Amino acid sequence: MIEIYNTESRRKEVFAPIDAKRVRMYVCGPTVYALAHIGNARPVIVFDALFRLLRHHYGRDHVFYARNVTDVEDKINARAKERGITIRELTEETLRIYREDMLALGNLAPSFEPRVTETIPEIIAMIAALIANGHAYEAEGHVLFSVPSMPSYGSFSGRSTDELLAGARVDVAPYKRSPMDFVLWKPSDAATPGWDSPWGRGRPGWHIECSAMAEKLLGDTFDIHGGGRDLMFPHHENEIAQSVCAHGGAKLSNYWMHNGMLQMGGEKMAKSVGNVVAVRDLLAEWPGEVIRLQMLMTHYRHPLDWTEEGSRTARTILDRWYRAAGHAAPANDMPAAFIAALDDDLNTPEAFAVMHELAAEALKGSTAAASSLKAAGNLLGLLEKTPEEWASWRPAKMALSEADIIARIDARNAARKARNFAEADRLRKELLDAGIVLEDGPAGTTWKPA
RNA sequence: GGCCACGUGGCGGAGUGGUUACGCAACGGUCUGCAAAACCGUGUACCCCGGUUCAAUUCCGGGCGUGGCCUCCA
Repeated sequence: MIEIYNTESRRKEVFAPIDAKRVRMYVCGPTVYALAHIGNARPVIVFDALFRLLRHHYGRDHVFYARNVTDVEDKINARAKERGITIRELTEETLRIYREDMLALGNLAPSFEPRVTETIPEIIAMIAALIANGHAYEAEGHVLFSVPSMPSYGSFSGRSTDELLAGARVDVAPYKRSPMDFVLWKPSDAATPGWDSPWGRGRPGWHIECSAMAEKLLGDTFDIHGGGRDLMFPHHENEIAQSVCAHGGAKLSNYWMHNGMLQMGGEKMAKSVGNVVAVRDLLAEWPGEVIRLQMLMTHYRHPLDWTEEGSRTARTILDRWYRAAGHAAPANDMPAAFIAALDDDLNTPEAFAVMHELAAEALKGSTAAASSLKAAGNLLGLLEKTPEEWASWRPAKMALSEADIIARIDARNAARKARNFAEADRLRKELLDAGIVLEDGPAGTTWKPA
């Protein structure tokens, strides 16, 4: 039995899918105009872990996970112009890198990766439906959602419409009936991507794409909707408004989950703050699995300050787990305590405590524990390599070439054989200064990045 | 300013109305030419002030601090 903290009710609730044969989850995906930063990766990793847990419980053919790709957006247009490439070139390149990066972090591909450019007819149909039932109106080539037409607007993110009116800090477009109204469709000039619509050539506003893609793939009401906390308002509030009003009041999602913000030096990591670290850059310095474990070592709802020390800790843990798991085949049965931890609102830190216990038993010789450890890790997308593959990971930049290192190791071993330990230690030190740690084992000397 | 989270040992990080979380780091020991790994052992904690209670880190109130949102944001 899974319990999920539902942001909407602000309580932990027992998870009961609408249809256990078709469990459905939607997560807000990337706008493809720039490299994904590590903060962008948090929801991907967190909800991938949930996806895997759901598949464990309901069967892999019974869980459907949609994560959209927003490939129509004004920032994309601006960036493409800046770089002197076409919008298509920019979105294709960015999406390709995004997929590579997310794969390197151990994420499964979602069941569906809908793109806005492939969902335009559904978006137009949804907007038309909103106009038809009085929740939207056309004004000067724009179509706007009429916030006052939905009395419950604001209840999801916990704000009153009075407060929103008072706090309105943007210039209110003259064609808006209410300052809170938001854009569903906006006109495009000849240089901007656009599609023909009943309201002229234009493009969708920010929020409608998620409503339309979710409807298309998962139906009017589905089980879980996820995303970053910062999306609660306005994005999710508006998504709810659009979908609920287009669907005659049907609920959009039964459970809402929001991951906490990733921080860097105590501040939210965001492009607007300028403190972003690209996933791509981190992957040059650390195995993707290290980043994945580091991400999951903190409960998904809490803020997470991204530090190098955290990466080091995660790597040390994985070194130990890989040693402990060895070549064991994953057990068929999952450790109960491990699953129980994950079932409790995806309590990954507690699940890792169980893995630590298993690792200790495995290192004392329990092959059953090794198998359980492997199975548990695999469930979360960890420990999927062989120990050899794990040990052979190399950072993109090293002070010494592989050949230089080998030459020094050979020289050191010759010195050791001659019992010239002063020289052997000098070579060890020299390599350590270059960021290389040597380990003398029964099978010879191996090395790894410090 | 409004709304909402959070505040645990050197660091990371769960959890609980009364009993060791766990990990990393540190220290001592076994082992090792050295180092690493492994194993054994050691230490340090629940922001402040009230309240409820036999008992609060855990519940309630206030304060302080940090973070998020308030139409760019994962």
